[in-house]
Amino acid sequence: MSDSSLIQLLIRKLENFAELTDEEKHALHEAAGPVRTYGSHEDLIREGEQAGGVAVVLSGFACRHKMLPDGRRQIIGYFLPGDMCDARVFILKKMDHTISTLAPSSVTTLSREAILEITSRYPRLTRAFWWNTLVEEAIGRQWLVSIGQRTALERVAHLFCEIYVRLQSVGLATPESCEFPVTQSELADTVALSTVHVNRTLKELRRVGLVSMSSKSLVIHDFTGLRALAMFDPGYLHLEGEGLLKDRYSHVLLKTL
Amino acid sequence: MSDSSLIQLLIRKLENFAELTDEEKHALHEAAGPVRTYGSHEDLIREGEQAGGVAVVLSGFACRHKMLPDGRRQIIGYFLPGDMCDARVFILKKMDHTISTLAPSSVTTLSREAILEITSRYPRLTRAFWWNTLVEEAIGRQWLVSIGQRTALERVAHLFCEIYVRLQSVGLATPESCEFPVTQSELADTVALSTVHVNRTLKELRRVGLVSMSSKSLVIHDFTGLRALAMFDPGYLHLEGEGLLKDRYSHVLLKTL
DNA sequence: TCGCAAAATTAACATAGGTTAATGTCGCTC
DNA sequence: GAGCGACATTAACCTATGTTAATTTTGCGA
Repeated sequence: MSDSSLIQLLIRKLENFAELTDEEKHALHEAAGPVRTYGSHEDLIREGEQAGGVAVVLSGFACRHKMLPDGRRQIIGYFLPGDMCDARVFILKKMDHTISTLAPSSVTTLSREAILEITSRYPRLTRAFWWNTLVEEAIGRQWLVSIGQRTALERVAHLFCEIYVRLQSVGLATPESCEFPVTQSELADTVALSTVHVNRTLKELRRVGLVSMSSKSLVIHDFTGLRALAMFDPGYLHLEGEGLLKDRYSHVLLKTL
Repeated sequence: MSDSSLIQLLIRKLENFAELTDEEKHALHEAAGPVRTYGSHEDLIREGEQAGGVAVVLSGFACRHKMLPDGRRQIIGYFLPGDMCDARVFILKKMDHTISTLAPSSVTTLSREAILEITSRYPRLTRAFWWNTLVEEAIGRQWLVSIGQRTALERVAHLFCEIYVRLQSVGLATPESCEFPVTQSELADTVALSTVHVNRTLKELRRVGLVSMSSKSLVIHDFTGLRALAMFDPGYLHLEGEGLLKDRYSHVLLKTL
């Protein structure tokens, strides 16, 4: 795939909010730099660094995470293909967290200048970026609720629902499975449990026939049950879309949700 | 105070990011609707409703919170005076959480139209809104880290540091105290602990001489110790400012931090 | 100033999830 | 196709925090 076709995933995502003109799409294509590939567990940007631009994950899995001085670590968000790393933090002077790959990934970057240019010239595109930010924030709020209020089982189930639906929304899930190239110990840092307890929890989810996490992927045996257990309500992902995505993907979403 | 002087607190905040022209300030003044006052524990906007505009808290304390279907509740953010409720969610169709007062508060609203007008006409002001959003997000990330990784004691201490510094940055704290009109059970819903354990934790913080939470306010006995315990690094609040606030308030901040 | 209701405090007891420390398994590289 | 390192799994035990249920204190309207 060429670079310009790769950025399509991002455009798809943004069009969930607003239909974009050809000029706007063109501006996005122009903005994209070369594609870089990373291995597993490489840092894209580190805490304290200044973000030079906005990274867009084309394939693979990445995450934001923060560490306390004594080494405790919390993963605070996942980047799935099509996700934009920060139309945001690049405004601030320093990253307050690190972004790293979880699996081998390919990434392109929209330069700072390109973003400034775009946001000053295309108000609708700017609002689409903003919308994207808002959805990410909504996800963050859910994570806070999960970690604060849900039990271990509910928490893991909720995360699995979210990942599955997000991947589905960009066409990267089958009716009963999706990629999930995440280690149990990384999962532990995500849901704020110990590795051992994550293992127990996965065992239980398997035992009751809801999901199983095999090597690098998730097999969803009973999405309805999983959803109920997790009290997962996909509304916060705002995938019903005022834009194009509704027509393009809703059949997939509606089938499952 | 007149409405227009009340909105000053918001302008102060935004100027932390970028100096605003008189025209831009004027636009903000124009955008502000009438001031409404609320009692304790009233809802400003409820989950599921469409936000009509952006609320700005002029005085008092408010919070965002979400409830699970079975009643468990998580408070996901505080609004202190000068804080803007959502230059954000108003873009989306429905609120995914509720905003309520914690204490009697006065609030004004920037209408949807006014915000759209502003964001299409004043790119710098738009970026200032964006910056504000980013700081809020950074706060959210810290909360996630706190709830996920910090112990009860550290968690409460961290929250106290944050509130104190935020209030200080808008001139609403003395060298050793600030308002904190929050109930222990609301605090419990904030830091994801039980009421009983919050009580134990406060007792311990008092015992070791760091802070005490008396009725509706916080008395900081040893900020340095509190900071150390919480591993609080104020950088994420981005108060060093590229804008005006640096000059106006840094003496206060620098003294303590 | 009395009388409540809401909020804080405490004690006794219960448990979800953490810790430590083996052991087992899988996927590589040589 | 043996050997190594990363990852997963399990068991036994431990502790931070939750729960229940009084009891006390506080703030406040009549």
